[in-house]
Amino acid sequence: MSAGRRGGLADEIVAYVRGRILAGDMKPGEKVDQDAIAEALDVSRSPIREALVILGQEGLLDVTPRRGAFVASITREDVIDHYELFGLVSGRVAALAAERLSDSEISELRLIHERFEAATGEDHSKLNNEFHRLINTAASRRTRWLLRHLERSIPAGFYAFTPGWTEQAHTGHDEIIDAITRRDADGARRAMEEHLHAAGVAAADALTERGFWQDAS
Amino acid sequence: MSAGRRGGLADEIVAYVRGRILAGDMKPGEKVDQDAIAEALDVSRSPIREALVILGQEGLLDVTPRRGAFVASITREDVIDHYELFGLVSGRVAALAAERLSDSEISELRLIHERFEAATGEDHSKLNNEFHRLINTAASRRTRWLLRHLERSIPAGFYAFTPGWTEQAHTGHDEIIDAITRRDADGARRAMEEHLHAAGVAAADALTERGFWQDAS
DNA sequence: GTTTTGAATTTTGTATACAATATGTAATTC
DNA sequence: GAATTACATATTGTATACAAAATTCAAAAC
Repeated sequence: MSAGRRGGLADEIVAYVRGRILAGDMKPGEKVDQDAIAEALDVSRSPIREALVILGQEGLLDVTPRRGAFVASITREDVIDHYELFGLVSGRVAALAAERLSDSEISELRLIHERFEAATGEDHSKLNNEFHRLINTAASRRTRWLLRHLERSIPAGFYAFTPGWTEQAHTGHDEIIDAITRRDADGARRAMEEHLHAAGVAAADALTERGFWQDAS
Repeated sequence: MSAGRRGGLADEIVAYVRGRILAGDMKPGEKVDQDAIAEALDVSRSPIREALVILGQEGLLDVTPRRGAFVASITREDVIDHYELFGLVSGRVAALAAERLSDSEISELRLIHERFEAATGEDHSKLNNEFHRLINTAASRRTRWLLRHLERSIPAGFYAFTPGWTEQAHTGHDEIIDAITRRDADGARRAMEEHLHAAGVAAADALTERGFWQDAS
C-alpha cells in the first residue's frame, strides 16, 4: 500500500480482495491467507483482519473462528436470488417513487436516461448509479441503507456494462420511467423487479465469463 | 473476559456493546471509547476494533476513519421501517411456504404454535424462533442469509416478550398458519407483513421504555 | 498398504508498541 | 470579550510480538 495513506487501509484491502474474488482469481472454497495478503500489499495483518471481517459480513467470505477465512461457495442460484431480493426492495421503492417524485425530479430522471443512451463505456455505470440513486430518494433512510448493503454485497453493481447489457438496461430504464411518469406505482414495481432480474442474469453470466463458480483444476 | 476463551472474542464484545446500546446505556451520538471497553472487559483493542467494524456494518454504529465510532442516531421511524423491510422479505417467504411446505411440516408448525401458547417467559422467544425458522426453510439460501442479517441488525429480535406482545404475536402466528394451511400464498404474505409491522411497533415501544432515542440529560 | 499418533511447522487470535492524527486547553491577538 | 493560534494530551490506526490452536508430515502400529 505504497501511497501515503493515513487511515482506512481496511477499505482498500476490502476492495482488493473483493476484486480478486470477483475476477475469478481466488476460487470458492479457497483459503484466504492473511500473511499472503500482508506480503502482497505490504501491510500488517491488523487492517487485513478488519477487512476480512467486513467481507465476511458481506457474504463473500466464510469466516470460521480458529480456522480462518475461505472464499464463499456462491452458486449461480445465489446470485440470481440476490438480485431477486434486490429487486423486491427496489421494486417497493420504485412504487413509492411513482407516487412521491415531483414532476421536476421525473424530468431530471429522463435527462439522466437520455445521457445514458448517448454515453459510452465507463460513463454507463456512473449514469446507471445516478438513475437509481434519484429513484431511491423516494425511499426511507433505512431502505436506502439496506439497498447500499445489497448493492455492495456479493456480486452486485460490479460487472462491466457490456454492449448487450447496456441495451437491455436502457430498455428496462425506459419502462421504469414510463410507469413512474404515468404515476403507475404497481407498474413501476413490476418494471423495476424485471429490470433487476435481468441484471441478475447478466451478472451471473459475467461471472461465468470470468471463470467464477468453481475451480476446474 | 474472564473465562478461558480461545477465539472469537470479537463476537462477545459485539454482544456486549450491542446490549449496552439497546439497553439505552449508551446514547445515540455518544462516542464509543475503545480504551474504555478494553478496560471494562479486560481485553486488548484488537478484538474490540473487529467488533466495532461488525457493529458498524450492522448500522448500530457510525464509524468514521480517523475519528472513531459513535452510536448511530436511530429514530423510531428507522425501527418501524426496518421491520417493514423485514416484513417485505418475510412476507415473500411466507408466500413460498404456503406453496412449498409439506403437510407434515405444517403440522409441525402448528405444534410449535400450540407450545408457544402454553409456554411462559423465556420459552416464548425460543419457540418464536422455531416458528419462523421452520417457515424460512421454504426460502432460498440467499434469502435466509438476508433474513439472518435483518434479524440481528438494529433492534430486531431482541426485545423481551412482554405479556401484551406475546398475545399479539400469538394472534399473528395464528393468521399466518391459517393462510399457509389454506395454501393461500397471498394471504400468508399479508399476514406475515402485518405480523412484522406489529412487531416493529412493539420493538419501538420497548426501546422507548428503555430510554432509547435520546439523552434527556 | 492403510491408519494412527505425535512432534514440527504454520497460522490464527490477542496483546503490546509505536506513529500519526485529532481533540482539548491555554495563551495571544484583534 | 470573542476568535485564533500553538502546544499538550488523548485516541486512533498500523505494526510488531507472543501465545495457542490447527495443520502438516513422517514415523510407527496394525
